[in-house]
Amino acid sequence: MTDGATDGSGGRSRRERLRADTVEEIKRAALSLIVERGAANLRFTDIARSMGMTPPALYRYFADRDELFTALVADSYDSLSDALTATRETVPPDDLDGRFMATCIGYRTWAQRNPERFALIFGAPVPGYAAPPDGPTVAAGRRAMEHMVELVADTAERGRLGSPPVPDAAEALMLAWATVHGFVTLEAHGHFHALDQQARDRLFAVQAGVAARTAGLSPAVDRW
Amino acid sequence: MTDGATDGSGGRSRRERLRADTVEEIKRAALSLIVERGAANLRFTDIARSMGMTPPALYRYFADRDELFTALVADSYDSLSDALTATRETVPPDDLDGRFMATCIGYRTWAQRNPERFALIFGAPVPGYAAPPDGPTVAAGRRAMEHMVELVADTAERGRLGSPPVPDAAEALMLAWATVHGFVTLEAHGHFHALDQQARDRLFAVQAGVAARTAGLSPAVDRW
DNA sequence: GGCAAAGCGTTACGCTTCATAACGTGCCTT
DNA sequence: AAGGCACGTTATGAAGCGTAACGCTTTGCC
Repeated sequence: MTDGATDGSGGRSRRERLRADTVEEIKRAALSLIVERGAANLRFTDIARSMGMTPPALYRYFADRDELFTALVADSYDSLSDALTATRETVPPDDLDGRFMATCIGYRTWAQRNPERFALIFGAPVPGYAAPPDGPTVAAGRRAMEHMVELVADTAERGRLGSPPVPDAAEALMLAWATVHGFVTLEAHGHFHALDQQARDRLFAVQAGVAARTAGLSPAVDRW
Repeated sequence: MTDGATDGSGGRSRRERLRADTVEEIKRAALSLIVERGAANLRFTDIARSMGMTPPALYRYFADRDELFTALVADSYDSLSDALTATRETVPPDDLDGRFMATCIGYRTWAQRNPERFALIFGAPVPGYAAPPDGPTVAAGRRAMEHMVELVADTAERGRLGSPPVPDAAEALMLAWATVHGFVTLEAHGHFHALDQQARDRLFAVQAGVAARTAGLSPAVDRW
């Protein structure tokens, strides 16, 4: 056997496990620094120092700064994806309106709890970084968006769609997404600072309702 | 007179004019480089070189890199402001629906024609920069947003508001803005790349109509 | 016209960061 | 027990931001 100790731990050798752990630790450290001092002030050097290593060691795990950023973006998409799944599952499958609204709220809540990840995905002050057009971020992004698609597919399948403003369900969904995303983005970037939290919550429920109707649903907004 | 040649040119001395011209040239050069290579890859050094100067010379005009960025952001807001004004004025004052829709379209068109400025304002890949909370960008941003406010004020004044989803006209306007902005942002950041230009145009008209109804208007969407 | 002052741009320098090169060290296989 | 490989270190290079010190030009005053 050339592969070392292929024991009972998922077919990965001890080396591979240690390596994977280090990769995770690096990403955690990076994200933590981003939270602390902003993605703008993230220095490759500091990541290493914050975990008791010297800067060049990181190059064993990431080819350069951009590759690390790409990994962070992809992870952020996954995090969003998980959050949306979790939120959706809190509502029974037959309550379509409820699932839609819950997803909208989950989207916003995730953005509020993970501002740095939200910023990484949707382009806020990030250093000299541009996502590679063919990189893993694209796949991860597509995966995250499939939640929305499934949501509407579910709805369409059951013939419960009302009269969305456009005939194509996928297009209607994009508009609904844009409606929710606009609110979340502006809020995350501080453009709603004139309103207090309660007012924003109230307005968001209204906005989510607008999105729902755009998607062809007709939720009872006052439930939210 | 201590002020030198205060001739007929607006009360500014020749020195002051030359200085202002240089400032403008620097900003133009910076923006041009941003368009070429992306805001991420903007180097202070390159700005100077691109206009035949040496890097330290720029410090006569801007204290540091951030101050230049702040100026660019403020200018971007002004540019947006001007564009919105111009667009709105193409529709007669008594056509409120028309003015609203024109403003929405103007917002999107400006974003499409000035992607780098849009990115500067709404947070896309910009180097290690965070806008100062008390800087000129805030004032410029407020100015730009007053267009929207005026628009709704106009409408409310004439008692033409329908039944917006929230009682406060200003709040309804924010939601309308979020609706339009969500579409524009996602489109600008390439999240609608699956759709061709024509499909996007069609969808945007629908989205602007949604926004209008949110603001309490009831436009004939098929006009757009 | 001559002179002092201020503005402007240059070269020279220091500091920080990203990234590479060359070198040691410990684990893991055989 | 020995060799290979992954890992981490120190040493070094290159590039960018920002400061300091210097010289030229313009400007305003006699």
